[in-house]
Amino acid sequence: MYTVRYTSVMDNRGTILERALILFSERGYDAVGVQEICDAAGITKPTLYHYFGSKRGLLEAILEQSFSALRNRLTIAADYRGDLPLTLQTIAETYFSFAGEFPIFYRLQLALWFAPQESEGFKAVSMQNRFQHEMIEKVFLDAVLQHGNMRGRHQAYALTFLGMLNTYIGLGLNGLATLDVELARQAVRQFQYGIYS
Amino acid sequence: MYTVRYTSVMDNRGTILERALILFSERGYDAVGVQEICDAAGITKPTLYHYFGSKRGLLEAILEQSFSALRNRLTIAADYRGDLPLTLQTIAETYFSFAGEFPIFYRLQLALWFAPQESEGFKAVSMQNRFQHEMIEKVFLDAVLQHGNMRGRHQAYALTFLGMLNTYIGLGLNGLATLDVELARQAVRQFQYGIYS
DNA sequence: ACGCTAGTATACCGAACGGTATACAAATTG
DNA sequence: CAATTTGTATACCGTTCGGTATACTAGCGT
Repeated sequence: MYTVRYTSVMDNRGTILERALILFSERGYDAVGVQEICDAAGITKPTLYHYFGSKRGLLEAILEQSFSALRNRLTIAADYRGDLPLTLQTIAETYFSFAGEFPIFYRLQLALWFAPQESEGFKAVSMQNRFQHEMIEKVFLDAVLQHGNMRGRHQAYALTFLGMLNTYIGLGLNGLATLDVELARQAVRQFQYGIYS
Repeated sequence: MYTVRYTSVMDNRGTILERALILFSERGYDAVGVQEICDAAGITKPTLYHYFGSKRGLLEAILEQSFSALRNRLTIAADYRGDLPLTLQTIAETYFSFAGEFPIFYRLQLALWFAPQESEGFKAVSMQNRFQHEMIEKVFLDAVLQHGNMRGRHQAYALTFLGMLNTYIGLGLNGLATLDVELARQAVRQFQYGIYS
């Protein structure tokens, strides 16, 4: 016998994470105060500081929670098995479906991605982004065997590919495109055309 | 005989604009306080409020100053004369050279472009961006005569094209690409391939 | 010389900022 | 049951926030 803890499905810690994500995504990390987050979560400041230590710690916890889910999916998707176009297609579909499932988080991560380099938000997210970069770079490095020397451009390729995906995701989040398999195919074709030509 | 006013080439108003642009670009609009801007410009708060009325007014003055220069160049570049690829090429080159000339400003405008939709910065920049969108949309609308019906996708095309340019500009601002005519050609080819296929 | 306007500084406002010392209550553990 | 740990609230810290009332000064036209 064990006690079912109903509070565990949405305890104070989870509520704080949830509400802070929404507020940060809507108005930005710097523009949202700690007190406002506490009011939205129905708790007081010492509770927030008990769980996260600082405002920055709260942001990092939010990012870690969502990025770990993205990492798990990408690790599977980016496993290069000798077919670069297919691998890119899988990666693109993974990003699209993830952004579609968690639009609020993806909006926040897009804003932080382009945030000023000395801002708190950029520093917090850049650690998480490094994993994505390296994983996609690795795909291009592995593909060298098939596609010949990339003249050390794998870093630029990875960023261009991600930039293109994010462009389409931005379109999708604003209702101007549907983030489906077909759009992923288009993005991959478009990217490859720019690279190989 | 007239008095040479050395201060007129960099009076207090200009100094404030210059320093605030740098600070906003480095750390973000919300993270920089008015007092910090005043210290950096060597003036006091009433002086800043004399010229700009509010922090938001200062941001809008910064944006207006730089965007008006971009508008002037784009108005010439986006004058559609029956050749869509050539027009897109000219627009791309215009953006690339502008971003290369004013990297600090372009970093700020990129950050604001992707900022949360309810943030002060996004609202301030979206008014300026509307002009760019409409101008590029107009290019695609004019091109319907040559390229057939675009099924009402001109808005998505404009945003995709701009997104692609911004992806490459981001690469260039981080030293991973050279924003030259050849890269502009590549961006245009890449964009067109995604569209017409 | 005079009054007017533009520009600037001193000193200050109430509110909100991020963060914390202390106390207490509830649950867990010996 | 007693002791300890975990979670939470009241009340407060010093600092900074965006913004301003007031006064002084320099340059100007008349």
